[in-house]
Amino acid sequence: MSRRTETFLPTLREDPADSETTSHRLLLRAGMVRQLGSGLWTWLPAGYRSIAKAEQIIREEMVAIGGQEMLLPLMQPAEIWRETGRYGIGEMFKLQDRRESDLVLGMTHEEPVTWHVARDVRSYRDLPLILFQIQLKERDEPRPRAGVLRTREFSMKDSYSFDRDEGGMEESYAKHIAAYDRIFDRCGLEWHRVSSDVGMMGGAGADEYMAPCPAGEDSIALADGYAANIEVAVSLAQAVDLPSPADSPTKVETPGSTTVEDVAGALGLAQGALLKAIPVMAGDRGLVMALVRGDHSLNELKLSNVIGEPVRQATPEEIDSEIGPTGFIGPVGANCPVICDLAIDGNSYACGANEADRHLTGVDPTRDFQAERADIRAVQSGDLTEGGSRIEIVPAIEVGNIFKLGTRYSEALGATFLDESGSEHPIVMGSYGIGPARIIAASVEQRADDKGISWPRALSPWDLSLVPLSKQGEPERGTADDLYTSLSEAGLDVLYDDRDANAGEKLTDAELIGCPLRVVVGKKSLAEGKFEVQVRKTEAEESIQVEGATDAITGLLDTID
RNA sequence: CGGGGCGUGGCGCAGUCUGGUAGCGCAUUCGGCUGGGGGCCGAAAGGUCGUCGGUUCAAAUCCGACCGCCCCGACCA
Repeated sequence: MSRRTETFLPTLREDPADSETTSHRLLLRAGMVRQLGSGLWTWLPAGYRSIAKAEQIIREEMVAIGGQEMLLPLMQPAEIWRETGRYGIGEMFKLQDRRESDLVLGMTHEEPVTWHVARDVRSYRDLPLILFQIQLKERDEPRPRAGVLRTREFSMKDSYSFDRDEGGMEESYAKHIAAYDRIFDRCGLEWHRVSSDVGMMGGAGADEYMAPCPAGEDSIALADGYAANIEVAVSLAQAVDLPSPADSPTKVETPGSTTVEDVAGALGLAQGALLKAIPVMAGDRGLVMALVRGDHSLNELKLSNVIGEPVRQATPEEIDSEIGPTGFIGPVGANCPVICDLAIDGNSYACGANEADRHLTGVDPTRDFQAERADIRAVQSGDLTEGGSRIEIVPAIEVGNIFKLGTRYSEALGATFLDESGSEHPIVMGSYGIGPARIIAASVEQRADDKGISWPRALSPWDLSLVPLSKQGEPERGTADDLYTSLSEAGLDVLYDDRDANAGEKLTDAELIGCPLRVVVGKKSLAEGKFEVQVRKTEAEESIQVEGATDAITGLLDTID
């Protein structure tokens, strides 16, 4: 039951400054959220209704796979984070109490939940377990952005599975996949489950749930039967014409040609017939040269996974002093380890000669230099999957993720159990997250039009907007009042715009807020004994008889979304 | 962390270059008209111009420091 005159729903007529993405702009304008500080967002009543609906769907599906809801502290002793070696994470908020004890604000809850399991689970009889909570997370993001998409504080459903062995963990993982598939379907999102990098969580495997939309921070590679985060995506490289092999490399003059495009043009070669050398600094290993085909680009994450350490691009000074003049470097005779991409599978390439204004042609990677071979290139739109499907790369929001953690946390925190024979084993864990705010933002991004938000019924703050065009005291208003009462008694959530405002203001506001259905009570149609109904998503309008209107509206709502 | 931008009534902006009594639109309050896509008339309220310091007879405006916010990149369990 919501009368607009009694509801804190501050809609904005104009776009706020500083709102770049669709969801940021519309959630603000529709009176759903307000910003308190950088990366700190308040959910106003309307927005909180939507968040609560997403959380309830999540809750139901988690319970359906045997999850048990609980609530862990947001503030945690630093000690358990030291034990797992994660106290040093830069995104973690740290503080001290008045006795100068170190505390952290939880950015996730593996440590405390595992700590409890370590103390209270002893036997294989206590396993398996799936524990979950819907709790705030705090992260000192280097750069909060895009409204509620990347914030420093946000609600997350996080669940943790505890099993006696890998097989059990795989079962828990499969249960989460089933639950997550249902959750995102019920939320009306377009989504893909993609394989992903394991990141800082460590562990044996990970999948992400990605909702494609222009504001997405991640990129995913999509093809028939294939979906992967760009970070780990693999593809078949497009074929390239190479010149005839040579007995040995030939040095050629390439004055001023420092880019792949210049060199290919100067030598009359396809860009793919060049070797692109990308020097990186890799922690303890120092300078390493990554080598990809000239028409490809390096995937730094793949490279750092191969090297086993984070990498950064080498500076021109480092390149000049260690290898050769920037723009003319190559693997032949280079004074550093070389990692060569798998797509470099021919025997006659051109590359930098490590001398100013000179390149080499006829270079055979298996003959002319030593290299470790690995998949380090970035997948490109137009590449083919192994099955032959064309890959497209699209931006997407990560709305959920699931990790096979293994025993990293259970071993660090002593979470073990005794099996039937009395021998002790570490518990095998999984960790699973969903961000309700990102579900809301993704839904807005995927479904909004130029008039505003368009909610699926599952997430809409109200089932419908009821808009009387008459003002208070006029006879038509009484009819609208009756309809409001009747719809509410039928169990529908109705936003009743009982303000004495102009028709235009009320109608555009209803479209901005975006409930799936808008019912207008106006003099003209009422004279014919009818109400006017508009489906927000399709903008299809129809008239319904005043008589039996509540049933008709209930029925119509059940047919959309 | 590197680069760029912005901070002036609730919101969106002008004014800053060239120092001289702080403005516009919308919103708000009151009175009236209007009543199917943000309408009209009249009256009113509301601003230490982000903060601190400096220059000056005089600072929103010039100088310095700091704070906050946004965007691009880096980063992002």
